[in-house]
Amino acid sequence: MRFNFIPIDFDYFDFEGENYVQLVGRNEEGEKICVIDSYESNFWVILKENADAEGIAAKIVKAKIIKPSRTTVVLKTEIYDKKFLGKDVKAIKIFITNHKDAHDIASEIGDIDEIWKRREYDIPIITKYIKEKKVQPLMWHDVEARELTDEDFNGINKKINLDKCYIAESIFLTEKELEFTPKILAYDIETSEREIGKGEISMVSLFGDNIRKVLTWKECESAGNYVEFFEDEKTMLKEFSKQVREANADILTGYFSDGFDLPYIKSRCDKYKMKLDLGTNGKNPSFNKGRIPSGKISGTVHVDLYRFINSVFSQYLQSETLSLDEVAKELIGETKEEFDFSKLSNMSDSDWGKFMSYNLQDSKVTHKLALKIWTDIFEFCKIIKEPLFDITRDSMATHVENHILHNLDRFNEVAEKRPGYSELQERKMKGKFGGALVREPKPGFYENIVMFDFTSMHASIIVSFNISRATLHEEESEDVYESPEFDLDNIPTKVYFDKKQGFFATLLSEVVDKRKKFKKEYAANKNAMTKARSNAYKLLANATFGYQGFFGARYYSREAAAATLAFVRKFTTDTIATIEDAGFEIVYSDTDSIAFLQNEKSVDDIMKFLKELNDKLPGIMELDLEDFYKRGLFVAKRSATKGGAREGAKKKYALMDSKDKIKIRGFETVRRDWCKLTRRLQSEMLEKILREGNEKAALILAKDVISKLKKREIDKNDLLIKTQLRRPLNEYTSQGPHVIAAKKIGETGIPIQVGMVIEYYIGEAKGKLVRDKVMLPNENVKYDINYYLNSQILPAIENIFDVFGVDIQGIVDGETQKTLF
DNA sequence: GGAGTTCGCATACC
DNA sequence: ACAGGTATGCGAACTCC
Repeated sequence: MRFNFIPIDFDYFDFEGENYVQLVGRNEEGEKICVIDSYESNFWVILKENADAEGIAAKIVKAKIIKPSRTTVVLKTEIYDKKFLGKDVKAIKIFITNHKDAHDIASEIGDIDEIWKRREYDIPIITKYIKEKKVQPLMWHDVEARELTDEDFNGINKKINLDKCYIAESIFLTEKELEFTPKILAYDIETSEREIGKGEISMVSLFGDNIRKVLTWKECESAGNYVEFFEDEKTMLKEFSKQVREANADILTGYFSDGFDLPYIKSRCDKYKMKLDLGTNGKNPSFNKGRIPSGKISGTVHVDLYRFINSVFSQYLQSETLSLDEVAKELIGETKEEFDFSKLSNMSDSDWGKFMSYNLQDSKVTHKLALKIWTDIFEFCKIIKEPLFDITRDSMATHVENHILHNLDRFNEVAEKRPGYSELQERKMKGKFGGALVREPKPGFYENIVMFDFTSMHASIIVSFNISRATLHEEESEDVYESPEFDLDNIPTKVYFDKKQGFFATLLSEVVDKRKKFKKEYAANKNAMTKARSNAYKLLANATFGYQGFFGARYYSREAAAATLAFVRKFTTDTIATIEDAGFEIVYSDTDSIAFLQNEKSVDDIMKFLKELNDKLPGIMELDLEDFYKRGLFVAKRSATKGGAREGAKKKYALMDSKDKIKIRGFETVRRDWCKLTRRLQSEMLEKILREGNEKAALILAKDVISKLKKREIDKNDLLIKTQLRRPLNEYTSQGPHVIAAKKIGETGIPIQVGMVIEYYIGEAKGKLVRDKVMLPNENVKYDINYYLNSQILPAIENIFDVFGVDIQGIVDGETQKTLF
């Protein structure tokens, strides 16, 4: 029979030693179905020049791996003309019975002398399947298939908990435009202890299209009507599994659920020796290891929203932390409910009622958040062509790499391998290479600043000069682009790249083009889809430069990355020189942006000048107008002095644009590790200065805050300092205040985890060091006035007043004198 | 043991 | 291990006499 099908979940199984891919998705009627497809595992050997391909193939066919569970053999070989890193090669495609043994078979044939390289045995089977069969996640396909019988695959039909299972005869992308909206179910648990393995689960909430409920085994008179009660934790968890299965969702989502909710539930089920049966295969979820384990459920894609937001989406966000509360506030304008967790050890009936409501709200917020960023996840899936499960967990480097892998066939390319252990060590040993330039600003208050910037500078350079590992040459010739000279390990170096475009630059140029196209489309027709598409291509383009310098990359090239940066320096430096030659004074420049004074020149003059600059740029490089800024403030560095004079601070400025919008970079205002009092005062001061054009109003603000601080009128919440723990406590060599604060928190019984944001304030206490005065928010100790004055407020405002010749320290000292007398 | 310097660390910019 | 380099500035840790 023939039907339309959209694959959502990808998995595979072995039958009689061979691999089959199992797709779960929806048909056009909206039914969740399973389609099994065969896959012939294969990998490549690339031959040395003039090798006897037939002879080698004859040897390869004999390779065999015998294991207790299975025997893997070579089924057949095929000889092809292929490309490897852009060069023509003779290659043999080796088909084997089981992909799990691809690596072992590759090792076994490793001693055949005429084999140059073995490749693609290290690509996961699902990626290989998608790449070769062109079956794309979350795209509609036209499927020719027959229904599974109970005889097929030893009766797998009965083991799959779905009404309709098929075995595919053919699967092709369909031209038909069909809609797809996933069924999303969100869940969240509440527990008595935060640590997995300790404590119990008191309740679990579910929120979806037709479901909003809390399951619990705690008694509660004041609970809302959405609560269902069970006799114990075990029964509750059993019912949770049942309801998840019956909800028949495409996606089960939580927030940090890979790291908390799912493993916690699993650990409780283990304790009761009970299966956690959430999916279609009647088995426990699988947790593949990694830094954070990933919980995979068969037939329903488990999505931990936090992970996608952390690796991909966070760049769009302003939130200082990626807590559900903050992210939800920013993206959907909804917050979590408040709940006082210190009550957990002693809960009244109404506390339980509130806790249940809190629990439900978490799932509701998670569900809304999932709907909100679904478009972005969906677009990423379609562009990268990896399954939803992986798209929501992979790093940007992996996304860039997968995007390349899934497009290599267009170039007849055999994929490069992942670096092995020793190669990784070698790459890591290599030092850094020179980066971009940042120009030192002259501290001051400026009017009418023009800012130019290069659009996607690194990407446009890579495309314009065809920069990649495969197109790199050490020597000059007629057919190459020449890099500017740059230092590599203290050696002046020049490298060259083929003029004939390679696959890396071709793919990146397509990404850049699509970004431009969808940016325009978004401008003309603002909706979530056009925005998500434009953003996804932008992220992909921006991450591509970093990919070439990333030591874990298949297409790593330190020379390519270093050369890209040499071009970046050259074009920015040259452009600055041209702007200066035209008589403008440069105010500032960082990497790909240049700010200069407009002076008496008109907007038209500037735009004409910009066009002239653009006419001289090569390839797809482009200089853009960032904005005309009405006013701008640049300050001096606090510490270092150069020959007595104060140095201008880089990466620290405040601007007001043509629409009177304020843009603050680098100042304490935007740093989360400074207390609110300081940040608020500084941002209000900058705002006054930029809007009113002088420092007088700012001085009034500062004096007021200092006076309140001295009179102890400041709320303790405004004095809390937040610092993230970036490593386990025992790995710190330096015992800074936040480390001490974390240890104090640990003593209260709360488990300390990497990534936690530690909050503390500085109070009056004996001791010389700041860490001796670290207090937790709930401690009842007076705040240290001197600390907040001398180490928070003054450092943050001094350099601003310096620009206007106001000696704030002197004024503060003067006021102190006055109050003394 | 105090002053000056370096180092470790977190966070920001692009 | 899970994109790169450049930069500020705190507070602890170290060096020196």
